[in-house]
Amino acid sequence: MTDTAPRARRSDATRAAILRAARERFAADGYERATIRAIAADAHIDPSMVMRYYGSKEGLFAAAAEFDLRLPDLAAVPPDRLGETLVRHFLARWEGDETLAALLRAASTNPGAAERMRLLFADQLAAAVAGFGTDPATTARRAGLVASQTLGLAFTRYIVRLPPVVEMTPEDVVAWVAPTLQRYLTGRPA
Amino acid sequence: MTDTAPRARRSDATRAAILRAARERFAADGYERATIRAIAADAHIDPSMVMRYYGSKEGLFAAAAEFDLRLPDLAAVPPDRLGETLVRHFLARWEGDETLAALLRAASTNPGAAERMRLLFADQLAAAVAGFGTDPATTARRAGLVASQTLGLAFTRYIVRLPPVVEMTPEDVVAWVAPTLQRYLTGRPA
DNA sequence: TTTCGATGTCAACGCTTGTTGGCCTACAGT
DNA sequence: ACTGTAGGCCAACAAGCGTTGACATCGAAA
Repeated sequence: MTDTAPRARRSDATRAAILRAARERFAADGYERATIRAIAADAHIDPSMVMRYYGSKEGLFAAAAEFDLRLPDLAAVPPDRLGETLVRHFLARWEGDETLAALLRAASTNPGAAERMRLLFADQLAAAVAGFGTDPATTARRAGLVASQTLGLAFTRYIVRLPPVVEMTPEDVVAWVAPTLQRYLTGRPA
Repeated sequence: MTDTAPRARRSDATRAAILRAARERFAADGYERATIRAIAADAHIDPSMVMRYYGSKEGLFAAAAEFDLRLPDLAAVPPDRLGETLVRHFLARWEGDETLAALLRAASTNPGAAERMRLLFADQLAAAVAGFGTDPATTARRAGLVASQTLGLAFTRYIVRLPPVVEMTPEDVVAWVAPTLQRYLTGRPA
């Protein structure tokens, strides 16, 4: 067995604290307004430690924005429940982990974060969509449409916080948005 | 007649050049990365002129992000064409004027820009939705849902530039997204 | 107990930012 | 021709940024 990170280092707690603070700040302020100094203060350490462990601000963001959508296997979902399943999953994922919010905020202004977002949805979402056996020629487009509604929901609900979108309960969101995703996934190609 | 700005000043050309450059930079880079110096260089004037005419960076942004969605009167649109009409209008508006892109990018990180975005959609979009005579109790929510899909489309197509969304022709977009907006506008409340 | 790398602090660097005030210039009104 | 004012430029400021290297301290191996 090739141990890449064999035994626990004494600094693991610090590294984790930095990462947690970084995610919070990036999610709340975006890439440029989140300063290394503020993140270090939140983590109760010196700014230079951030540099030592993550090399640079870009490196820190790359580590903090590491994310797995953990999409379920759509082949195991009843075909007429695909939309509902996806909305519920996304809602839970957005609200349970601020990493996605950090990535979304940063993607607006930081080219690297935008690239990361592209990879996230191109790889993970498109792969999941391909998984339930749709026509390969339309898979990417269907995934893109799902991304447009999903990210738009996140943007209005968690970033801009449009009141009517914020006030919807999770069930409201599912009731309205699930049919949209369902059609994007299984509807006729345009 | 009360002339607020009676005769043309000699500096009007400069003011306009600054505003044009500001919109470009804000649209391309977002609020924090768009520097006054860069904007001034684009407009071929001194950074201090920006301050003289717009007071501060915030003031410049406020002036540059002034925007009218110019939504059509939805009461004059055939009820089953509401979705299509809106998608076409938004597509044209997004691609013909980079102000909206500037506002969208900035809204991710700048609280003032987010507030501006809220007002834009709360006032202009909700008013248009109310205009075709839906139940007042559901108007705000319907407008919010339309905003979620519309902004999501813009975000994926113009900001993050997800390839499958970018590659869609305007007609593709209309064919897929119009039914979504149509349901948000006229579908049963959830 | 000595040693040595890992962990952490401190002070400073070079740079960019928004912003300011002083100065020059050109033009319109007299 | 004279003058006042608006338009414009230049140089500089203070603040904040990411980043760096020198120095202290701890903890485990020898």
